[in-house]
Amino acid sequence: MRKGDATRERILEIAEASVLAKGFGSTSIEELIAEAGLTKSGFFYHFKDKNELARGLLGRYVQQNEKFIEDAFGRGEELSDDPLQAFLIGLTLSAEWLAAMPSGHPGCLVTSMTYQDRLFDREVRELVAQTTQSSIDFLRVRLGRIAEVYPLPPEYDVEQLAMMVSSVFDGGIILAKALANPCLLPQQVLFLRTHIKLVFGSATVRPRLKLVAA
Amino acid sequence: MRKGDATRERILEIAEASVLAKGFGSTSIEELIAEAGLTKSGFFYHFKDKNELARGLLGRYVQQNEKFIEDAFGRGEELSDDPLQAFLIGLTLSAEWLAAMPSGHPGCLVTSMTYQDRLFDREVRELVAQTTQSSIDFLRVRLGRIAEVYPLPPEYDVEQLAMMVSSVFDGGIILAKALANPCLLPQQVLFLRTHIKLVFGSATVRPRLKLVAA
DNA sequence: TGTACATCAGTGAACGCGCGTTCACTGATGTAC
DNA sequence: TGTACATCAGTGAACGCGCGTTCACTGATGTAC
Repeated sequence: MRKGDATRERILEIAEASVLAKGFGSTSIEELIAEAGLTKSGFFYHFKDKNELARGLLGRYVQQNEKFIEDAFGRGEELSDDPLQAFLIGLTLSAEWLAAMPSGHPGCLVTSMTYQDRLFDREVRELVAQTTQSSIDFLRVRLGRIAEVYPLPPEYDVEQLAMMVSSVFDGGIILAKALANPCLLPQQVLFLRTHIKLVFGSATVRPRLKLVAA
Repeated sequence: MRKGDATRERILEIAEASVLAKGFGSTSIEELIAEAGLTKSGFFYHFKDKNELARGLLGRYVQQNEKFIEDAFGRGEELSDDPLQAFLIGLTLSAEWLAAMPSGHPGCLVTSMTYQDRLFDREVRELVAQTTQSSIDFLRVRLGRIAEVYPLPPEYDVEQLAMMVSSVFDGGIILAKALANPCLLPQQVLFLRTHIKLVFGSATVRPRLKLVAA
């Protein structure tokens, strides 16, 4: 690791907190450097302009978020071969880890950026869209595997269900922030867990055997 | 209606669109008056400072939103005495009206403000919290009435369910915005409808008779 | 090991612009008597 | 109906500050020979 990487990381960390509290437009470079303890030209050495800060922020957030999700759901898949059980374990772990965050989940940068997209250039906007799509894809794949074993009720759609799961995370973060009650997010995730169990448990009574398509 | 009220309304309308696209902090008064066609002092005649614009924006949004929700779910209650049917009709109407919006739902101002709360004074922040709480209360009451007739599965909680419904709306708006596909929101609302039917239909087979507590 | 050069990680000063806010003023409309 | 006054819905000019960005420069570290 280069020496400057630590500075860059410090800037990104400070910037993320500010963006989630005030929005990207109201996060001033002046304020960031004051907190990070360097000069303005020091900042511009690391980021050629403000849009590059946005790219850096998003990249960092996506990486951390992917790690979180893969840790939780990957662990679930380690612990159970049954895709439903694996997914439920993933949700439980997510809820536990979210509950363990001292002041709650800090906020979703993708949501924040979605609500300020006119501030960014096309590259950043496309990155926001890709990130959103890839979370849904991740969930769709898992839910699809479950649906092969535990058939869904007929009017259900795996893609819509994936979006609903994603919405409960994003919506839970908003609720917890708006009502200043960090518990609400993990509670919602656990509630979602109950829900998923119900959805896949309602079509037939106990479909424990894998159904193989003819 | 006073003459100035039309101007005030025009300012608020322009400001809302800008806030939802760029955030409150990056919405400049200069830009609003350019579009509204009046001078800066004209703006300050209507709003004594920028935080009063925020209050005005939120007040207007809350009013419109309440009207939307009460129109949809109130109509549901007119059309059916059964609280579940009434709620399902409310969801269907919501989905239809959302689908009819030419460029989709413009965005939730409460979400936007939640993600920029350090920009506002305490009064505005409390208004944001109250608004969020009152949507949940609205849903909790309706879902509670349903739960008296169609018992919920034992591990379900009406309050958590109300929050989940609220999350699906907020999350659906984000998804539609992020993926630039306005259809996603009404689809999610209809999917939620399917879901609610499943939840209240799973405890017993056909509980058509009202259960009266001993 | 010494020297030459390149890259890294910044500093310091200056820039022009747009921002929110204030203030003194004004013409049109409404109200009292 | 006329006059006096008050309120409404703004205008125009000025303010100081902070913003993002640029540019020429620099001392420390790394690399080649």
